[in-house]
Amino acid sequence: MATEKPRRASTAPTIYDVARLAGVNPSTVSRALNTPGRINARTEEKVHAAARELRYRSNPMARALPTGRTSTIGLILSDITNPMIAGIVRGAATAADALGYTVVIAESQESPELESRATERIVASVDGVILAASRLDDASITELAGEKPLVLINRALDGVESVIGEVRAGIEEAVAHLQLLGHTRIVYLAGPSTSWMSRHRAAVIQDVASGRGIDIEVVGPNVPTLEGGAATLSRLVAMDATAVMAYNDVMAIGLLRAAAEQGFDVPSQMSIVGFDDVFGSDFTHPPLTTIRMPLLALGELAVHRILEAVGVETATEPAAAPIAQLVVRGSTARPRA
Amino acid sequence: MATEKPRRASTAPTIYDVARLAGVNPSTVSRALNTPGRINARTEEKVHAAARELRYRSNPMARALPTGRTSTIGLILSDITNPMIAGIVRGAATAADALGYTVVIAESQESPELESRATERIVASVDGVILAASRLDDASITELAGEKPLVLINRALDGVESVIGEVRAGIEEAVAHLQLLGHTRIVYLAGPSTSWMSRHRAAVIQDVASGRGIDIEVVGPNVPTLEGGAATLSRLVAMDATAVMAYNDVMAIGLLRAAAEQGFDVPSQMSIVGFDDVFGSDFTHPPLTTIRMPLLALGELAVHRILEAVGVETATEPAAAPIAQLVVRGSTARPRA
DNA sequence: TTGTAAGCGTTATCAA
DNA sequence: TTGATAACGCTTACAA
Repeated sequence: MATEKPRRASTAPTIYDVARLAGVNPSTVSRALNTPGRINARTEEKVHAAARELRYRSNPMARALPTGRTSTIGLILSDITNPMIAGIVRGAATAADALGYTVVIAESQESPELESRATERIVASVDGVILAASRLDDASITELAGEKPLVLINRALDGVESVIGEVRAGIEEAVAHLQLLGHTRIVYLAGPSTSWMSRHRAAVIQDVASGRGIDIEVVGPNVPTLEGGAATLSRLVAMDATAVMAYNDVMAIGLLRAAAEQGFDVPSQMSIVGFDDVFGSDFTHPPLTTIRMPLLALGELAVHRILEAVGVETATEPAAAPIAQLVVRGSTARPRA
Repeated sequence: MATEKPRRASTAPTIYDVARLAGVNPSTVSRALNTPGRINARTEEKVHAAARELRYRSNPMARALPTGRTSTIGLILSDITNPMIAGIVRGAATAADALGYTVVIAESQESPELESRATERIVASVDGVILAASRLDDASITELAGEKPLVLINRALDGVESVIGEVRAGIEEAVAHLQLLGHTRIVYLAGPSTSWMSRHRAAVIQDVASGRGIDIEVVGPNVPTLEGGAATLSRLVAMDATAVMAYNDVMAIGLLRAAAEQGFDVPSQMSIVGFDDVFGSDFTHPPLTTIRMPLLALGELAVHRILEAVGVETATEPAAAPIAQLVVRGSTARPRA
């Protein structure tokens, strides 16, 4: 009686075990499990019974090898600390889950090098990649897009699929709101120079404002954090800014708090508008007026795009382009006469 | 000349391509790439050159098959919307990245069923699982821990590895602080009944308080969200509560804001203490006094524990148990006479 | 409808 | 030190 030396890595049951128990060939097990209905009903039931009994679960790695599919999507984030990212992650994770997919994440902490390294490592083991607020340069992204289905969130790039929150409507509302209050010039607080979305918002604000005879000045680039926002205060005061639109809520909140600390009153001395409507933007003092972005929808849409590219039936296609919307709260008011 | 029909899923180069170019056997390529130094220096260089030229990258799925290792860790979260989770995710992702590992996430949105499903799907394709603030029952967790290395964050369970923020010191500071201000009773606002950490905090608060002759009353369980916190206000007012410690910052902030809306003054009419020191807890009005938890360290520690179990050299072991600390801000004051 | 067998890209064992 | 070759667990032509 020769003692088998099992080389099995783990002890988990395989289709061979199921096949033996069900009295069929392993390939039949595979078929029964993957193409239900296209097989004799009785054998199919036998196989399922055996699988249940052994608590069989297929090995995703082994399956990925012949199929070339991992049922996994990579999500690369620049800063997980930014609450706006939570919406995107939840949207993506939920949509992926509903379609039998799993989300792999990596964070670049705003560093292009880290982002490049993380993406490089992840790309080989996923069916597609979502870059949220990527800080990578265009060339790297284009190259990456050649290897795997790739979707950009909040960034446009020729020849690369992208999902972008439609900001124009929100910006129009915001500029109109500010103008109605009596402001005649607006300062845009830019984000990082590597942020496409920051430049995009600047451009749209510029465009909308010039159509209304309002002056736009830009301050930046800035680090898109509380500190980055706070650091601009002195500059803004020197410019005698009466209304500020910040690249995102986090910066806007940073500025708001710096102002309060310096005894500078918001909104009477300076109106502030943010972007995103993140967790926390409504409990600053005063609460922040902001342009709400439909973050969840962005995440969902991105995974749907990936799966379309992969050829997975996504059934319920989410609605059209998520559209921004102004949320007026307490940080905007008429300028001091 | 027979035309090959390549069944190759993708077009990526394999060790066969590298081997051919370098003029060696595929197994030599594998060795050159994985056990550097334990091979002839010249062949090693030849192989590396060929690999570089072809831009070869190993296929993680193929590698996982014989080794049984995926270089991947699963991180299951209950609610990604809670900013406290950002710290854990960043800590975990960073530590994993530094050790050549990748983090796979899934969110349960506070639902035990969803959590169970997500974990089930993920467990087969990772080397270990981290459950952050798990809402699973003990039995399920114990069973899971039998299959794969598993680490619990902020939850203790016999026979299962866990990483827990040491709250006692922080709670002692908080209770002392409240007592010093003149409070003689404290209401604890419990989290969900499925939250081990909520029960743990209740027990420690109870213990610390009784040692100091302070009365503790518990209100809950509650949903650990802004709404959940806000919903407790009327009850607290009815109880004539002067000092409240909430299960977490999110609930504390919800309560704080509800109080403000009802014209109820914090801290003069009611002192509030939170837990976690999340993003946003310092810009409420008044800013929240809270017990800060070292979230980043928790995430790091958890992945280190997993990797130890897997047998990976983690080199720099992170410091000992992360310890909580009171951060006094504006939401606590002496009770009204 | 089911069985047979080849192949996915690695690693690991055994010789050479 | 290197080359052959058999796994790893699964899918998928091709035959039966």
